[in-house]
Amino acid sequence: MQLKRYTHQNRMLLAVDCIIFGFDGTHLKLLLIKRGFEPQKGRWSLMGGFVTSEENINQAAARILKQLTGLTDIYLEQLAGFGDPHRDPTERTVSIAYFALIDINKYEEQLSHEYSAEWFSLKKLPSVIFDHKEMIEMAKEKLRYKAAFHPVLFELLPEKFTIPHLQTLYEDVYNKVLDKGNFSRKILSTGLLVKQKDKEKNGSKKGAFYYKLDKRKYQLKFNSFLNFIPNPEVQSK
Amino acid sequence: MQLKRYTHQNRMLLAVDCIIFGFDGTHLKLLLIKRGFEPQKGRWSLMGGFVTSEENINQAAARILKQLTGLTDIYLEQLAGFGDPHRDPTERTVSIAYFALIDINKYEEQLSHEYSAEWFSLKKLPSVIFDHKEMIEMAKEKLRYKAAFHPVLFELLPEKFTIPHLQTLYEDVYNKVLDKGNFSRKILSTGLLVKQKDKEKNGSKKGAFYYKLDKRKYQLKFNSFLNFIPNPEVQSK
DNA sequence: CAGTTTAATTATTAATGTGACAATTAATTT
DNA sequence: AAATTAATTGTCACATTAATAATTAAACTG
Repeated sequence: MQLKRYTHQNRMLLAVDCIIFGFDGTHLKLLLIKRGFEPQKGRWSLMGGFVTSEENINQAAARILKQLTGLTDIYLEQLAGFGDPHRDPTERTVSIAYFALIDINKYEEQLSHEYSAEWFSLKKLPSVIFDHKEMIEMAKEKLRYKAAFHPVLFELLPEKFTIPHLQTLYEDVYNKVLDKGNFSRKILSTGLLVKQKDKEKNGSKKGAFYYKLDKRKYQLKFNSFLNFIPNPEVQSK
Repeated sequence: MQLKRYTHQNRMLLAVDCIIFGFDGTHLKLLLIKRGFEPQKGRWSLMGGFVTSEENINQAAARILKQLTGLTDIYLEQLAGFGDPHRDPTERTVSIAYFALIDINKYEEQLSHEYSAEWFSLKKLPSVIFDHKEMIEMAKEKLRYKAAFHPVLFELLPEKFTIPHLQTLYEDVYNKVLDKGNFSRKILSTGLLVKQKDKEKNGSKKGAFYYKLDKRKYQLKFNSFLNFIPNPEVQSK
């Protein structure tokens, strides 16, 4: 027997929007697309899409992310729901924002061409549509918060990376210069890193050893707090 | 000019559900209602409701909370969106879950009678409808996480409380016995508490001094990390 | 009412962790 | 071969933490 539907209730559109972070070796960046349809055609926007009738919201977010980057099995976390009645002037649309952390070298260029996508430095973001600015701010905040206690920033690095490389990432995320000696000791003490035989030789004379993440320990220790950043000055949440 | 609506997209119901926490002096509790309408009439459920066309989701959550407890200006935080296609078998409904922290002595009894509401100990929860179990688990997890770094548990206490009272709350939330000497020193060192002249004399011979929360410092220091609980063993997030 | 009991509060201390800074090392460049 | 650069390792004073002990204030008991 088919149940009755709820009567006298207001139905609306449900969308997901993805805040996609990447790290180019120097700065944290965000992938935005040039919106290809009305309203607000031609303006910068987060990649998003409507949730279809037979998928759940997490699946929708993963689908949207794949659509733009070609990537699957990506760190993707629900951020928050945004539901002001007129956030999209066209029609009532509630959007669930997700943030994704990807290796900037891996995404598929041709796909991002289709959407006229570009990476923007977080300090030089263009104006974006609707409430996307607010979503981005919240995502930045959440990333800082999360990364202060969980080794989540590794998701932004390639498989092989150096400790100075990692430190640059932390410094950019927290906008704070860290002592390299202490950073190195602290990060190594977690036991999360596996030293490689080879070194990376660009931009340094001595060269810095490559490391890989110990995936097993990463899973295991993800929730035990690292507390890398002494006073992260996290604003909210 | 009225913009065109988005065509060929699926519209759905949007609901909010509130996970309402209280503390009875011994245990952390949850306020559930006996569902008064079909489907699943008569079963235990979180208090929830549909988002109307002219309110945002936060407002909807506050409205639902007031509807059941009579309370406004309550600590209310968005938890997550739940959107499995068939979570409500009646019809596709996405729900945004919120968790609320209230002073258990303050809510209005007559309202909760109307909804046949009851407080349940977290260890003895009845079976609940839909995915409400999952929502509750996530809320518990988030509360533990949050309270490990922010003085949020004060929201569950009355205006005047004692340090042992507060300690009992922490012990129940983390299911962990804490040293009273260290707890007292640590909590006082935050400067968040204002000692009162009078003592609470029940259940103790010496009596414990009452304290009040310094609201200004509470606002100010909410985001500076307290780290009360050494290894909170937080499972996720 | 003196002594005992209970629980709150304060004090002590060893161990650990942190951060500032200095020293050493391994390469490359001049 | 010496100078230079940046990675890596080392040192140490200081702060924080947690385990434990000592003290204190009130109430109960005979």
